[in-house]
Amino acid sequence: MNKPVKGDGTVGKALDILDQVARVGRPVRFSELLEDSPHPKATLYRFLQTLTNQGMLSYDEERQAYALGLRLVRLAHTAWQQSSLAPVAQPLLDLLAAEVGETIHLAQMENGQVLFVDKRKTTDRFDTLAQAGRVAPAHCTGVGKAILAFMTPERLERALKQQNFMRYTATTHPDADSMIAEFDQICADGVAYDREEHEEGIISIAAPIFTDAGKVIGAVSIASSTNRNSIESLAQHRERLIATTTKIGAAASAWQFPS
Amino acid sequence: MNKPVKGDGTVGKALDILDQVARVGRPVRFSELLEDSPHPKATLYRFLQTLTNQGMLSYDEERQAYALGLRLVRLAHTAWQQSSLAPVAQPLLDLLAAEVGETIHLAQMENGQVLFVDKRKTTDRFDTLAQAGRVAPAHCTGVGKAILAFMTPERLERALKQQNFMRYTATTHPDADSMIAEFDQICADGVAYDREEHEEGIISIAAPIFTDAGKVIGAVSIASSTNRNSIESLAQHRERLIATTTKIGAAASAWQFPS
DNA sequence: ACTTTGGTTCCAAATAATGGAACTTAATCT
DNA sequence: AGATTAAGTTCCATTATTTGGAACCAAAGT
Repeated sequence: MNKPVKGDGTVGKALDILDQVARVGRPVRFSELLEDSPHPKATLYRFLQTLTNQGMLSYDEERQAYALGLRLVRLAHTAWQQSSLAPVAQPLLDLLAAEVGETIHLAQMENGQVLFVDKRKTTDRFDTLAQAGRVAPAHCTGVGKAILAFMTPERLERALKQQNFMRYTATTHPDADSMIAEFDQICADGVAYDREEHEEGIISIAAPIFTDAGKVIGAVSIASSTNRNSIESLAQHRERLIATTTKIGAAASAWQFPS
Repeated sequence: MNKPVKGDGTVGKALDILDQVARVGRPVRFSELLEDSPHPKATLYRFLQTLTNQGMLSYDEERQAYALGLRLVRLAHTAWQQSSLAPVAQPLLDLLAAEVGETIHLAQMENGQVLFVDKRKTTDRFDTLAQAGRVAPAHCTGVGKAILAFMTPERLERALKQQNFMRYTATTHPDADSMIAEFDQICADGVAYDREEHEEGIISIAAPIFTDAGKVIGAVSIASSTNRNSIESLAQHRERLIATTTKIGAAASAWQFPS
C-alpha cells in the first residue's frame, strides 16, 4: 500500500544519523542532534549508544560530543580499494597531472552529489583523506555536468530530484531547465566546462568516463583559476583529457580484482 | 538471561556484514557471503538489499558482486576531519617528516587494531585514501606497542582479548606475556621499537600521544628499512619524536572545532 | 532550596526483523 | 533438447526488537 520510498527500516534510520552528524561537520552534542531529529529522546539516545558502541561514532567524554568514528575510516579504505574506478585510474591520473600541470579531480556520483575519489594537486603538499571523500553539488561543477549529461533518462530523473540548484555565483545554473539546455552542447563536445559556476575565479574542463557498455561511471576534470587560465586555454587539453578518460573507462571495464 | 556481549541489535548485525565484506577485500558474491554468515539466506539477502540501497554497499550487476559503497568514503572524509587528532597533527607531521627524512605514521587504536590515520612518505608519490585507513596488528608494530604499554589496565585487558598474536617473523611476540614483558622498558624509555616484528627488513621507533589528562590516544612512528637504518640510528630521533608527540597531544587537548 | 537543562532508564505496546519453505531463474550436465 | 543442480528472490506467519511516553537522575543556574 505504502510508497516504496521508505527509510529502509532500522538500519536506514541509524545510518541517517551518521549523515546528520556528518552534515554538521563538527562534534555535536546530544541535544543539538535531538533538535532536528525525527526521533524522540529515548530512541535517538539508543541509536547513538549503538553506533558509538560499534565504532561508527566516537564520543568525547570531555566535551560531551559525538563525532564520526574511526571504523568509517577503516571501511572507507577498503571501499576505495574495492571500487573499480579509483585504483585503476591512479597511474593515468599521475600521467595526466604531469602532462598538464594543473589540478586533477576524479569524481563519481553519490546520491546526486559529486564525490571526489581522487585528486592530484601539482603544487603544494598532499593531505590524504582530507582530499578524497569531499563532496560538491552536481549542477555547478564540470564533473557533475559531464556525468549528468550522459546519464540515461531514468538515472537523470532520479538525480535531478536530488539537486537543490543553489546559486553559488552569478553564472550558476538557477534551475534544471537551464542546466539541461547545456547538455546538447556537452554531449556534442564530449566535455563539460565549469565557468566559475561553483566558485568565483575557478574554472574547469571535465570529461565523462564510460564502461564498455556505455554507462557513465564518473568523470575527470582539470581545474584552474581564472588568473592563470581561461576556458579557451583549458579547452586545449580536451583531446588529452578525453584520451585519459577513455583509457580509464576501458581499464575499469576490464578490471578483475587482483587475487 | 543472555550474555550482555550481544551484537547490538539489528544495526550491529548490518554493520558486521560491512566488516565481512571488508575482510574479504574484494568484490564478493552473495553465495560467498552466505557461506560464513550466521544468517539464513533470506535474512542476509534483505540486509544486503538495505545496505546497497543505502549506499553502504555497491552492487556490480555485471559481476554480480558486492563491494563497500561510496557513502563510506564520504563519511570517512568527515570522520577524519572531525577527529581531534589527525587534523591538528598535520603540520607537526610535515615538520617531522622534513627533519628526519623517513616515513612517518600517525596511528590510533580501533578495536584492538592499529589504524593508520595519516602518513608522510618522503620519496615517492602520495596515494590518498590508499594510505590512511590501513590497519595493522597491534602486538608487532611500534605504534601498537607504544599505545598498549601506556593503556590503563582495563583498556589493556580489553585490547589484549582482541589480539591474535600471529607470528609474522622470527622476532614477533608469540603471546601476550612476551609482549607485556617489554612494557616496562617502553614505559621507561617513552618509546617503543619494532624490531622487524611485523615485516622482515622493516624497523621503527614509535612514541605515544597523551591528552592533558594522561590518556593515550595514538602514536607516531618513524619507520625505515634495515638496509638504510639500524635500531640504534633510529634511536637518535627519540628526542625529536617525543617532542612532536608531546606537541600533538597538547594541541589535540586544547583543540576546539573551528566554527 | 528550587528550577531548569541535559541526559538516562523503564516497560507495555507497536512494529519490524526473522527464517523456513516455496519459487524463479540461470547455468551445467547427460 | 531435456533434466539436474545451483544461485538468487519472494512470501508470510511467528517472534523478537524497536519504539517512545513518562518517570528519573544529576548538575548548573537562580
